[in-house]
Amino acid sequence: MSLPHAILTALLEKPSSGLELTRRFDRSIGYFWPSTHQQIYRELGKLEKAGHIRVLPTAQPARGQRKEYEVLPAGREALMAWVSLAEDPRPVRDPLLLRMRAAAVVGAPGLAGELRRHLALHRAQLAEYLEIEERDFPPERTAEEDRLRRLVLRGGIDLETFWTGWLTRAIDDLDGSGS
Amino acid sequence: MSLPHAILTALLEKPSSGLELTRRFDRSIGYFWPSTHQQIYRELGKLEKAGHIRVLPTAQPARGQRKEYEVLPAGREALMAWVSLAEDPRPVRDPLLLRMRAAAVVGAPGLAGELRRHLALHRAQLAEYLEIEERDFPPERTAEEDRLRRLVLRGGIDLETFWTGWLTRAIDDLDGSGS
DNA sequence: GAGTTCATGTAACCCGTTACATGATTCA
DNA sequence: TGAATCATGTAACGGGTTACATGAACTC
Repeated sequence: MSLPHAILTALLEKPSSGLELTRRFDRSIGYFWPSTHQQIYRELGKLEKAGHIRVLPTAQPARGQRKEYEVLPAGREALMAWVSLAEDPRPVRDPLLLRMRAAAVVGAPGLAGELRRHLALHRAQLAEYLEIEERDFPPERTAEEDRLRRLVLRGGIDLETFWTGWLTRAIDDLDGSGS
Repeated sequence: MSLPHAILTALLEKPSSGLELTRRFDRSIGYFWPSTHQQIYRELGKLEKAGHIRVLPTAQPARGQRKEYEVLPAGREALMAWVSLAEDPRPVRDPLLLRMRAAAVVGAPGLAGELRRHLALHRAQLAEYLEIEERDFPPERTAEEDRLRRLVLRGGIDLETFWTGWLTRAIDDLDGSGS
């Protein structure tokens, strides 16, 4: 039930077409709720049928023709209701931890290399987040209304910091002994 | 493609029936790859058909009758192959971060309360992990072969530590100002 | 007018979730 | 014998993934 609300949020920030939404996802909301254009089109259809969004009248609807959507009052209300729900954190599902556990049983040739590869990926993601922070949230003055957005970004930064820290220690630990 | 390998790992550690597997998942592998009995039965069926596991001949197969499975050589090989694959980390998908982002747009009544609720849940999970660490990996001597298992648990501990830290700071930040 | 890019879709599959069904065993 | 519990399933649904289809606009 998260994707439609992610889309409503993005459309409230700025009315957009499907493809435009897809691209905006890739560089903001998609960092913690990724989505493809197929899924977004599917969901836009559902949201329109539910009366939560509508096509801006300026653009004529035709195949291959740009369609810009905006949020209707009902959509905004649905989003507000969702925000104030109590919803438990999703269970963790991480294949790397699973593979380490399997390696404990059947052996681990090349596992340290894989950990190093993941470390590089997480470092790159961390660097990307830090760049965004520097660009969008300079220390001197951050608008009151951006407080929540900055906290979300901080979540991403802290999460990648956890990964780089844990992976570094894991690699050291594996190198420090056999295997 | 992770669940079948999680099952193979668990069955290599100890041959089990479907329900027994489900219970063992709940207190070990399920911490980072949860699963229900329905999914596990479905997957056991596929694994058997693929020739990766088999029913132990001692138990006769009948509805409502216990069926114990063990891993065949082909299953072990499939697991080893999977462990040494290069597989990128899964994209993050977190509804709480999404809801904070939405709250930045439509307002956040009660969001701080929800953050406190999540903080309590993550603290409880962290405490559970620390208990397991104390029980299964006492500092004096940890067997060489348990190094990987301890690293996996450390991953869980560090992850929950990240959440509790971030949530604590987020709550402070929200309390320290309006909203 | 042919190829490339922009843009909107369709279809099929897999896996996780939820609800329900049914047979065997134990025990009050 | 009836209820509770153990154990193995079936069925339906929804969302995420992948592959493919098709129309419109621009560009050489």
